[in-house]
Amino acid sequence: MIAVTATRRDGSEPTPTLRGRPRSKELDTSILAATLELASEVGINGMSMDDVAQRAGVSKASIYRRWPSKELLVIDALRSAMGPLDTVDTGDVGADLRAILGDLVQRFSAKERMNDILPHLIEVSTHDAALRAELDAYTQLRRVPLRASLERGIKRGEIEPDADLDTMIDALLGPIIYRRLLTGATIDDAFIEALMALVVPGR
Amino acid sequence: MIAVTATRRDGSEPTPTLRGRPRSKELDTSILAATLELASEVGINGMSMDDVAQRAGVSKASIYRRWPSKELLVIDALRSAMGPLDTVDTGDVGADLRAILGDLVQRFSAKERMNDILPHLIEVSTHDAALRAELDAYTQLRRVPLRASLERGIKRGEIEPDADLDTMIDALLGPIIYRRLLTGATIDDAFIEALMALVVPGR
DNA sequence: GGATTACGATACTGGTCGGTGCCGTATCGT
DNA sequence: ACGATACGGCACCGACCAGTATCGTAATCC
Repeated sequence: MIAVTATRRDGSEPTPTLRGRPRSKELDTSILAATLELASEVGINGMSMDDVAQRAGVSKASIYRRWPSKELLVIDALRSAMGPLDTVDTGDVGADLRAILGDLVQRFSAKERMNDILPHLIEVSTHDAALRAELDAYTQLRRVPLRASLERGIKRGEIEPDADLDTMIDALLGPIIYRRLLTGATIDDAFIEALMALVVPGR
Repeated sequence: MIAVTATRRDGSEPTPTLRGRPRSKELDTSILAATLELASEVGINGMSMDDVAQRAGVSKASIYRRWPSKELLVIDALRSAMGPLDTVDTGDVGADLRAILGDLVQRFSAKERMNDILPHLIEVSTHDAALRAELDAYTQLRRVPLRASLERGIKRGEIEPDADLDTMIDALLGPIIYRRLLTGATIDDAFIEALMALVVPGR
């Protein structure tokens, strides 16, 4: 959370203000939710702060009371949508990958927001370092469980010890992202199976 | 070319105006070139028509004399950058793919404009049908030579006749686009070799 | 009750941008 | 020479937008 908080001269955390009317926690969540919705619908640049305020049922002042700029609001919204993924460890590489990639397929069909924001985030990242960092975080978030499963597979002897894990992950995630962003072709379990047959044959 | 030309009531092509000063062909090319440059540098939305005029060394009026809107100018500029690719037919699938993908790698390192525009084009395509069509054209343009080579490979018995060519192409281009747009990892010949080892083992 | 802060509503500022209009000048065909 | 069109330069319009300011009201603590 990057919400606005006063900072004392000595750098100590100020005791969160006790006097006066407290900030509504519901507004926090509704503002973040509205930001994610609009960002997925019309893009980060395409949405105005007035739009966000209206969608959240909130006045613009209430937004700027919490975040100093649109960019920082978007960053917080993205982070709120990037929860850590469930760790998967079935004891079998094939089952792991099927579970991880199958979950990704589910998220595509479920119209998960982060997925719809991706094309907009990629674009903004080309000229905004802070948002580029968020995109990198998301990218790594998706890679970590795959890498963990493949490393366990090496330990168990299911994967050759000198396998290039990065390339294997690229070969699994790359075609999925490619279909999502470029071709628009359907991404289903059959496609996942076809990819696995290429990358981890026999599993 | 979508340049502005009057259309007669009966729909016949008007004889290109003979009277008066003729339009400079150099301005056409410099405007298109400036559009591509700026689109790759600051994005399609990030560039203003004043920017294009200045970069092209041209007045804004000269742009609007040729194109009725920014969108149509961008479309023409994209088409001017999407020349047909050289057809590759070495008689061997492995050599074909290496040539085609190697050329793609060259274009990446050569800072080819179309490549730098890609993230911006993907974003705009989410809310602009006309530009979406241009992106689709580019996507197919990249797939065609790969498909042709693989089909020849089937005829020669180098590829199994029931191979899923679309998925194979996805598996080759997907990881490349993925690295370009998401991870930022280097895309070199070694990476191409690794992908080919997965998709067309032994070739 | 009084001080303090949050809230909605609204207006406003300053800047940007797509697109138009006008001017004086340049370049063509006749 | 003359009519017609292109050209650069520039001012301009209308819309949009991030961010600020103000005001009356509501909620909380002391």
